[in-house]
Amino acid sequence: MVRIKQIEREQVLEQTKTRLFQAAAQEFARAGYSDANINMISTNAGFAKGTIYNYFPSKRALLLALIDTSAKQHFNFIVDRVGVIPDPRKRMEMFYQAGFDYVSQNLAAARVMFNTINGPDVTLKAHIFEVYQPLFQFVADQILNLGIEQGVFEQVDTASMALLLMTIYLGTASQLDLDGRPWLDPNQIVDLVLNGLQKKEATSGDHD
Amino acid sequence: MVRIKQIEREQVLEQTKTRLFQAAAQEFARAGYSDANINMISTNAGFAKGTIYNYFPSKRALLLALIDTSAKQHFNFIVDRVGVIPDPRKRMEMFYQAGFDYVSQNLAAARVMFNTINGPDVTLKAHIFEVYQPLFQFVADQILNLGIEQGVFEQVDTASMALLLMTIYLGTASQLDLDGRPWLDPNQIVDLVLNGLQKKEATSGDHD
Amino acid sequence: MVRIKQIEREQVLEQTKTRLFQAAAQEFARAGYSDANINMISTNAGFAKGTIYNYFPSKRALLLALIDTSAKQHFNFIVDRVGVIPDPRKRMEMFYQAGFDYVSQNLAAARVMFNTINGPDVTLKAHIFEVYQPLFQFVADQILNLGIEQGVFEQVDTASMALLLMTIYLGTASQLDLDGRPWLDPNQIVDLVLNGLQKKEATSGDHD
Amino acid sequence: MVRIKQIEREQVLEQTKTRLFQAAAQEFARAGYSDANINMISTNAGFAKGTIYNYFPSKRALLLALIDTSAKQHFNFIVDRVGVIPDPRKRMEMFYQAGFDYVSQNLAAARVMFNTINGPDVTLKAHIFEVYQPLFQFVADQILNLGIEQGVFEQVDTASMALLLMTIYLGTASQLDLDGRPWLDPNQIVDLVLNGLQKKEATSGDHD
DNA sequence: TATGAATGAGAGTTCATTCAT
DNA sequence: AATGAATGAACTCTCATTCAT
Repeated sequence: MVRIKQIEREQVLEQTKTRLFQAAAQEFARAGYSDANINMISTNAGFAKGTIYNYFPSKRALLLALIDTSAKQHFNFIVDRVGVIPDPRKRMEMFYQAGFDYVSQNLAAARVMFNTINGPDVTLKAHIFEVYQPLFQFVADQILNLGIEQGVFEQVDTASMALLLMTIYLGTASQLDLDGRPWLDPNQIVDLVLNGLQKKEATSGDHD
Repeated sequence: MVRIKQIEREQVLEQTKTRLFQAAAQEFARAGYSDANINMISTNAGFAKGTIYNYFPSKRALLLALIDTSAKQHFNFIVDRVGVIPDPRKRMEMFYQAGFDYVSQNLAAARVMFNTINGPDVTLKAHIFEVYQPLFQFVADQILNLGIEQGVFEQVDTASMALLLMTIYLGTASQLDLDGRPWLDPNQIVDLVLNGLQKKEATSGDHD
Repeated sequence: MVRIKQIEREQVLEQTKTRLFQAAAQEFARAGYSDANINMISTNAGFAKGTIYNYFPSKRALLLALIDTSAKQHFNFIVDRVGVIPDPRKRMEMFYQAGFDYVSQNLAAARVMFNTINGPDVTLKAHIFEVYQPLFQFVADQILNLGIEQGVFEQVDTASMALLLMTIYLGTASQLDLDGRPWLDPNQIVDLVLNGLQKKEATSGDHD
Repeated sequence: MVRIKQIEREQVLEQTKTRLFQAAAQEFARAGYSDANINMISTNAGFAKGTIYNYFPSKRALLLALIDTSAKQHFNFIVDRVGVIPDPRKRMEMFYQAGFDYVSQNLAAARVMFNTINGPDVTLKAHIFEVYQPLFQFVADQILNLGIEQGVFEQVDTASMALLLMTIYLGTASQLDLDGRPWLDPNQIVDLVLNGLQKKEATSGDHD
């Protein structure tokens, strides 16, 4: 009985945190970190203004926790969809498609991430790169390297190419109109990228 | 005589504005719009905090003026270098190289632009796209279309492809380390993009 | 049976209050009344923040109860040691020695008292003087008056001199270094005071 | 002309600081450091709440500046009156009298000093002792040592005795009723102290 | 009796902007 | 045109207290 109550309480706490994260994502997305209003986050989450500090010691800690949580979801969302596909080219295609899907399904969280990664605070930016390391690795190993091994992608340095592909993803997926619809077509990006990576037969395609 | 004084006065005014823009770029780049400190801008520009309001009616107006000025310089910098080259593929190469060069030579202004375009304020974001229209047009007409006409680029929709290429430029060129050095190699981007755009001979390059 | 349980319960309650007083003394001594943290007191006493309100209706009530308890202990500590000595001069000596000993053995509680008596809250200050009345009386009657009756102290107004001697005690004993060691030597104080009170033989000791 | 305006402006600034110090002294005396209300200080000084931060970077900095200023005035007040007197015993008498006079003429500042020196913040306490060093030195050199050299005071360690006499001064002068009148008579203190310090003729004054 | 999540008034501090000089 | 003292709204964060469990 006591055990059950304990578990129930923890569940309620978890739910409360989730509500907080949602409200925080909305507010950080709306206004950016500096102009985000802690009071408004609390209120939108259904609390009094002080309550937020029972969960996070500061506005910044809240943002960091939100980023960490979002990054994990982002990673899982993409990997779950990409990982089940055998063909490396299709994997690449799915990487961008799933990525764009994640953004449209998690608009607020995605916007917070995009804002933060391009914002002026270098510490936050570094933090984001840290938590996105697994996704970098995944692109390098499970997409690029797979394709190179199978001879469908050119021999490229997987690390730097993964960085470029991720940057293209982040740069393109972050361009949204007011309703959160992307300006760019993921298929177009995929075309460009797959053409760019495609293994040339015997001919040399140098441009210099 | 009066005429000369008039001209002198205007020159001083211009110089003052330039100093203001430099200081503003530094500060906006350092801290972002919200956390930028008007007082610090004034001081770094070499005068008292109130003086700034003799030149711009508000912090926001200063930012907008800075963006407009920077965008023109950005445009000229790139077009001056790209426009003199005949070959479309070389033009594309120079577009990215000049773009990266502009960033490293105008770090603060470039950072302000990157921060703003990815920041939460949609009005500012829209403003940036407005002032960058000429560059969009230039990429579409003077690089892409030129290459298509000459048969070196695939038949693509120049408008949407220009948007994609610009987005890739903005996304990649904005990734800088603390010292302002880019993380990504423009040559690698150029390779990918030129491969991606390259006209396929007779074969079909479908991936579906 | 019921009786025994009743007694047990009261003992537990007493122990809990003692733990609370210790934690409260530490915290009030560390930070002063205003900055003392009720939550920290609860935690250090070994229970949750709300529990404290089952024992005391407010932070202030806790401080007052602590002061009352401490004052009684302070009084008993001194009187137990002074009362058994017959000679008035030795009594005076023991008063300061025991007083300093009490401070070093009850650092936290003593500090709370010193802070409060010198603090800005006049109500609290008045309360302290009230609870220290017995000690004032003791100094006046059982030390000063005894010495006057035995002809070893000058004829002085016992009430005002007791106030002065107590003030000197409070003023000197409250000066402690960070480790709680007194800066001043009680013997030096005793010397000064005993010399000062000493009955002059036949000569007149006027100073004007 | 410009020079004069410059001077005028500095005078106004000085006056403003003085007003601020007065208001701050009142408020710190009323409520102690922690409960002192910055807003109330500003208002009582005749400002809006933010203005105070044009003069001092924080509440604490304001307190420290106030203490420094007060300590200098306190020192000058006493030294001006004591220094002109030749006789060491009269000097001692004047030390306590002038000290008590200073308190009644500068109630708020004195209260702030007393509260702070006995308050829980050890850093502040240390700061006070630092700024009161000159007065310690004065008592040791210009009162005690003078008396010893002239053979009117017992041979005592001037440093520790000065500390004791200062502590007695601070302890006794800080006991004021609500209207700021001292509870203790400085003459009584002087009597005790002078008797205590008086050189014994040929007899031995041991008490052990 | 014990718990600790929730409350919300209130604190110190910041800073874009104003305006008399 | 230049100054910088003054303004005050708005912000983040603290914490004594309450109360449902």
